[in-house]
Amino acid sequence: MSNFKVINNDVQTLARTGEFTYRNGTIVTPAFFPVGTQATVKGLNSSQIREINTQGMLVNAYHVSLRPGVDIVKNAGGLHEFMDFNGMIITDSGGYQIFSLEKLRKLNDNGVTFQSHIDGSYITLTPEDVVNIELDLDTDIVVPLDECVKYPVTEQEAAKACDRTVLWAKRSKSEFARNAQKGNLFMAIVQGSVYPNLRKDCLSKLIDIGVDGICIGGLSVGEPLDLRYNALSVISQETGNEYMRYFMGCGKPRDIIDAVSYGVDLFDCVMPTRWGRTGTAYTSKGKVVVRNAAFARDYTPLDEKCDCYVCKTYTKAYIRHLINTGEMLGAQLLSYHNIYWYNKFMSDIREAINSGSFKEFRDEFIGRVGEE
RNA sequence: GUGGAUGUAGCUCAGGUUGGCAGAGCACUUGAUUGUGGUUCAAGAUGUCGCGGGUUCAAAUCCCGUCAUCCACC
Repeated sequence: MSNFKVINNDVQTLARTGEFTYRNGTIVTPAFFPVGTQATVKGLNSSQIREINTQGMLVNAYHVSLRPGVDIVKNAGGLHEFMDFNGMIITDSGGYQIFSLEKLRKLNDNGVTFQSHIDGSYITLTPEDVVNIELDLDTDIVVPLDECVKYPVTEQEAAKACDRTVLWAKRSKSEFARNAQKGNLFMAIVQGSVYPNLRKDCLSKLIDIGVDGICIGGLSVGEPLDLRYNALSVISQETGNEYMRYFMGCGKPRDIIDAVSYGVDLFDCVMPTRWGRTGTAYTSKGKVVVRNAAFARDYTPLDEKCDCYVCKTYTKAYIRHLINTGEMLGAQLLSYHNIYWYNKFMSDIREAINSGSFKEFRDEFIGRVGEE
């Protein structure tokens, strides 16, 4: 029995709406999850996250295990209790840090050794360790350690990373099967860079292990878009209706809407909060770099078409002032607006798919906002 | 009043002896950022070198005068 159910398939593209059921509820897809690396969506408190209809978020097990430490979260009653968030929590394993902290880690088949960016100490993590950390954090979705490779990478190297990712997924699943007791789910990560045959092969091996959904890793790392969409097409074809497809790390609105049309159900990305912190709003007209001098005397909202608290309350001139003076409220307001905007965007996408007008919606959107 | 120091980009200051395209950091402007190190990176704009005169092919730099600010002593 699968926990994913397709509601509507788009006729002209691979887009689809669906429902994913987990122990505490159901999320409707396509959906976007903001990133809360250190058990917080930077700049937003839990009641704000709730009021803008955030269905879930991604927390990073590696970062949280460094600080505050697994025992502290466990003793608090798990991540949901600790941070007061009752939506779906997916924990990332540290696989991305194998890519992003390339200079601070060493790899072998047994696991990964990171040099802590906090105090320089060495931490070795096996796939089993990571699963147990995630279970101690009491995440809803356990994601196994994987090897995320950079782009470009040779097919040979990508194949090696695939093999290791599959090996680790197997070991992780065994550990998960032994220790998961609270209805947590397990999703594996497909690798294979831009090589369709590797993607296909990796995917079938992961499905054989037994998974509750498929995470798509190793994309959004600088690859050309046609190669990205080739890979997504293969993955969508191979997973069919049974598995939710989660494109990790993808998150510019234009990238999201394109990936939805290639069959992706779930996204996470730092973009809305990072843009928020660095002075950029995303709006119905695309990116608005509020930090720019052009907005110094602009007394209109970030987005005339947005109903969020920030747009109903504040002007660009004020928010620019906050950003330019380094006031924390500026980052908070922009992050709030951006996540609100993303949630509304996903809701509009679902509505378009359900009403059979997704392609028109997508084309209109792209025409309106351009490349970003 | 006497002696000394200082004056160069919005700010803090290099450069000055030994004359040779006007500099740095910060700030500012514009980009980038995709399973987050609140960062980081990249590019850019900015000048009456206090003012006036002199020497010189050439002066922020050397000489004379002058103004302003600061310090010390009266």
